[in-house]
Amino acid sequence: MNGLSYALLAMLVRKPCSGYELAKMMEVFWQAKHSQIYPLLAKLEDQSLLTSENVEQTGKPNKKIYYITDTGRDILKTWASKPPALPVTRDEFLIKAYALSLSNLQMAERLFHDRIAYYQHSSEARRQKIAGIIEECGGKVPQFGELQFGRYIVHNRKLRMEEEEIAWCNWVLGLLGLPAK
Amino acid sequence: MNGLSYALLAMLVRKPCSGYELAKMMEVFWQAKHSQIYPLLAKLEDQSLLTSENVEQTGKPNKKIYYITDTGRDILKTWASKPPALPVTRDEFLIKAYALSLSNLQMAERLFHDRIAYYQHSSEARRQKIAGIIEECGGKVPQFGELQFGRYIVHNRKLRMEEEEIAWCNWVLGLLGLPAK
DNA sequence: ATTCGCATGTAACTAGTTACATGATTTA
DNA sequence: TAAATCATGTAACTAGTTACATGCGAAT
Repeated sequence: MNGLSYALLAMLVRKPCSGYELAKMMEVFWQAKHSQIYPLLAKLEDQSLLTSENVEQTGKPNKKIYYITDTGRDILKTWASKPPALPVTRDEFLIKAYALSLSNLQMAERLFHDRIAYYQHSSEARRQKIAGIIEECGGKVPQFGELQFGRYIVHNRKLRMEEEEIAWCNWVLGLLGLPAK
Repeated sequence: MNGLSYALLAMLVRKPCSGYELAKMMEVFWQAKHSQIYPLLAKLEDQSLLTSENVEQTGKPNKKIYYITDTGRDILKTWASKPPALPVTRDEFLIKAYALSLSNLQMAERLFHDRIAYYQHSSEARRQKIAGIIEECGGKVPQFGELQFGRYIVHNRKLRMEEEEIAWCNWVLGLLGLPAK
């Protein structure tokens, strides 16, 4: 049982999903490739923390829907009550920013402009995702205890961080004597 | 040559360091254990991207100071001009936040209070670090082109993110009907 | 024509963590 | 007297990435 195992369990509490769906939904707080997810799901099913159902589709490949079991929910609940490990971040952009003394203005400008463009796109998509969650909850913000609450607050956090990243990039552009984007 | 290799080169551009120092300084943008750093430094030295000098000390263990070579600087510069890979974050806290529907109010309160306390400590330390960088630069903010510039902006980013994390936690406490910290 | 989305899996590899190993000095 | 700081290294393991493998339907 590693971090990814618990991340999968946590997402399956909200709703049963295929491995493919899980891989996409994980992006908010834990990045994992399908090659890591599929074998792990099988292992969690072996341990009876999940069950699965094959769903046949027409025009699309068949899929396997995973369901969390009561044991899975118990294991997750116990783990969730313990203090979390420190977060890990690895961001090549920050190494490049740290090494900026080796660059010229053009390189620096491109580095920060690209970063801003990326986070402008992702924050825009995030705002729509959050609007979608509220819509799913009948136009009301999900409350503590509701299944969507965790997802709602985690996407809001990510949005704040994306917006703060853009603000910081613009602050740096200012230090470089360049206009904000 | 992986991300960590470039992170080490980037830090050695600013000043020659021991592996021990590097491990501590990396924390801002790339977390790595000494067991990964020491063998990598040796490998980078083999490839002539670094050189080293043994420094004998009294009262403390001896240390090995690494210096970046011109080749190392070239390799880093070339890499820095290419678009960075997407950032990776893995944060157990966010899994626990996502799974909050399984928790009671007391558990949620503890989770968020602990998170706030942690980031209040680390942001306070960060403010002092930034003040220290400015002091090192004769009381002036480092300018683009100066060796300290990258370090200055990266610590400022981290501080912004730490403050935003606290703000978000307090926003969540509000949703839970609890007072901010 | 080619790429994208849907969908699942395995094999080979690289990156990262935990534990082992040592040892003096300082601080709580 | 227990823990933290300084300091470097290796061995065994776990986690994560890249590449291989397949294949239809829709959009560009």
